[in-house]
Amino acid sequence: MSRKTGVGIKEIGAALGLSMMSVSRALRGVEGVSDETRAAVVKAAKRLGYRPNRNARSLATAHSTLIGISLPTLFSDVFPEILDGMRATFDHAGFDTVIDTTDYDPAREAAWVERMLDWNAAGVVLSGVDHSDALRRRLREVRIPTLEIWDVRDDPIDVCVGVDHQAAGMRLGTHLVAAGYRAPAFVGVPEGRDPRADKRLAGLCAVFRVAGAADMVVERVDRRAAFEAGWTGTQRLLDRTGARPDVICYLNDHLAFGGFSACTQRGLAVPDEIGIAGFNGLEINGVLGRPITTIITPRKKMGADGARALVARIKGARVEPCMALPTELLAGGTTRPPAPV
Amino acid sequence: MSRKTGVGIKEIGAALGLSMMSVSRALRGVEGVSDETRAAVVKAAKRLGYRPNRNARSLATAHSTLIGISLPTLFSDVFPEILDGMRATFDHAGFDTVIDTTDYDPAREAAWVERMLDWNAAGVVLSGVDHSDALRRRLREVRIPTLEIWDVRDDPIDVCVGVDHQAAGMRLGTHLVAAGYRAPAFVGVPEGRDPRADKRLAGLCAVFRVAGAADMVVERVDRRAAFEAGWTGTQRLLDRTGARPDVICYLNDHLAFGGFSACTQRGLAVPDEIGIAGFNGLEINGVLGRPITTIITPRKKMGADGARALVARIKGARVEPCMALPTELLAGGTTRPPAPV
DNA sequence: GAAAACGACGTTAGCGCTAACGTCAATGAA
DNA sequence: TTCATTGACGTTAGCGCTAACGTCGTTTTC
Repeated sequence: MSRKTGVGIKEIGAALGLSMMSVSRALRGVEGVSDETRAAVVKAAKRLGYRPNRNARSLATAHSTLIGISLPTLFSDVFPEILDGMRATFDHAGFDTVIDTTDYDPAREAAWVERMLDWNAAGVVLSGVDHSDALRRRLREVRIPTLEIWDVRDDPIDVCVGVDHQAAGMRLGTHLVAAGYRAPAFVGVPEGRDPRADKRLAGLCAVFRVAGAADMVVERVDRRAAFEAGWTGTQRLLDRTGARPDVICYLNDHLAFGGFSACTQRGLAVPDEIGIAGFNGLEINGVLGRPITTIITPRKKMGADGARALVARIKGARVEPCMALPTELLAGGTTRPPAPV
Repeated sequence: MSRKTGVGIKEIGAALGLSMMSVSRALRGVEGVSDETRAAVVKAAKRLGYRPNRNARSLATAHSTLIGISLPTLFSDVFPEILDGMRATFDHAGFDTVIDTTDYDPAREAAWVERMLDWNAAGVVLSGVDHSDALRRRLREVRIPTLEIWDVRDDPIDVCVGVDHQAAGMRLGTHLVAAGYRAPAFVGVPEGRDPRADKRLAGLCAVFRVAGAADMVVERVDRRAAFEAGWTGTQRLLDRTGARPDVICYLNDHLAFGGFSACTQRGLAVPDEIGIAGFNGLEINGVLGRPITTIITPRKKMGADGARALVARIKGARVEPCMALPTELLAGGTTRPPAPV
């Protein structure tokens, strides 16, 4: 049985009286063929409708042009924006991206990494920097270029580009303390699910603690839908007995908007009776009459810088292992202004 | 030079005194090996840390487990929700998904399809049903299982699963006409960018025309950010001279919320002075005190049904070529209730 | 009890491409 | 003139896996 499928470099060679190698060289743009031959090959390839077999190439060279990207979720625009930032660089360098969403499941991420290795992936992108020792060891062992994005640490697997979430949390906390808030609350997802959120919360707690504020009241909601999680968490929080918080911080701006909505629906005035703070500086904030106080993170730039770093690593270059990008505080209308000094 | 990289089926065979074929058969779960041998092979494979080389397998079999998915964008949650619906089915069937975002560029989509063919993809998923004749012909010619998702037509390339956007537009229009609106407007993106939106608009126009309403006033905003596009488009619309529309329909709920926000900020009462209608039934709608009137689309189910159909096609089964899913009207608080009959 | 069928393996020949190393004429240096 | 060098190819030997077809004992069939 002939398993042949179509026109390959052999057919091009036959049409031109050339060997496969000359055709291969011509098409790959490597040295070893004259300009005329190369032009003839390219022309014949187009005429015959030649399409390279990427599996064959990957098998022969032991590496592919696939880049695996593992993201927890595609909701909330954060990761799509990071992807958006990476796109141009990966496209330009000729890589294809294979995206997997892990839903914050480390086991799924590890399994997916193995699959990408099976494909001889050129590199992988992981979200965050909190991976199991086993996974970190494995990736280093096989020496595959690895980008950890969105969070930073001093000893990344290979390179990391992101923001310092604890510092961001502290920054927001400092602003809120300056505005006089002393009874903070936080609405997020179950602990451990989103390590970045946990770090931000830790940063907030630290600052409020130093300021002698009441203990942070934490409400965790296990729900995918962000707006609704914020709304539900806030309702639960405000239904609790005991002193009402004077400011609620949220996992991100979408939850914060849900919380804002819940407060308004309960007749609580924002920011006079209660403050609201989010995170990320998501797009919705641009159309709100009263923008949510938040920390703006540079997602697009992060993607772009990260992709550049990864491509550099794939090409064998050495790059700065840890790039922490600056964030920006947006003092919105959902919290009181800081007291004048 | 030895190009060997690690342990392959040959090594497993050597360790067990078996031929490569027996190992191959055992690992693939095909007939031709005894149960004991299979168990021994599986055990040895695990012990030796065997990882299959997917490129080699794809080369030998002339088809891979990659499924290419082309989406216009990952923002606005619509496509992430569709992906979410497809995930379980593709995972379960052992496929890896390669996502490309085309940013509504047909040329990019076509180029990406060729790349997927170069990878011997098992199938492809395209967004919408409006593709060039060349692309439609090409996909049919190579006989690759193809799913067109989110929109429907009678003669899909292979199979399609989606909603009838024109009918959805008519359904919304009918509701608005019944509520007494006669001066409609629409805020969306430039014509041709999003064919589905154009179809919905056509449906709306048709219904309003029959009702003898004023001509639809259309404002198009060329902006990625959805909330902001709605806000900006609404401001521009309301800045126009001439009669103010009595209802504004939007490309989706995010734009609608931006528009709602703009109206409120201008002191226009919704729905008393102006009506607002969106599309899709996005999550934000669940936390609004006044839900936006919208058409709810079954994105998750669409993804699930679509993935099942595609997997069936890959396995060679015949399936219903066109599956139109039902939509649901949400009569929200941003439009007047329909007049009693 | 001989022929046919079957189960459990092995052998051969690629899939389409590329790394490494030949070959051979033309060129330039000594 | 002679020999090393260069450019432009060609040949060989895989990459790791699988389809197709052998082989060879052990049943099953009538």
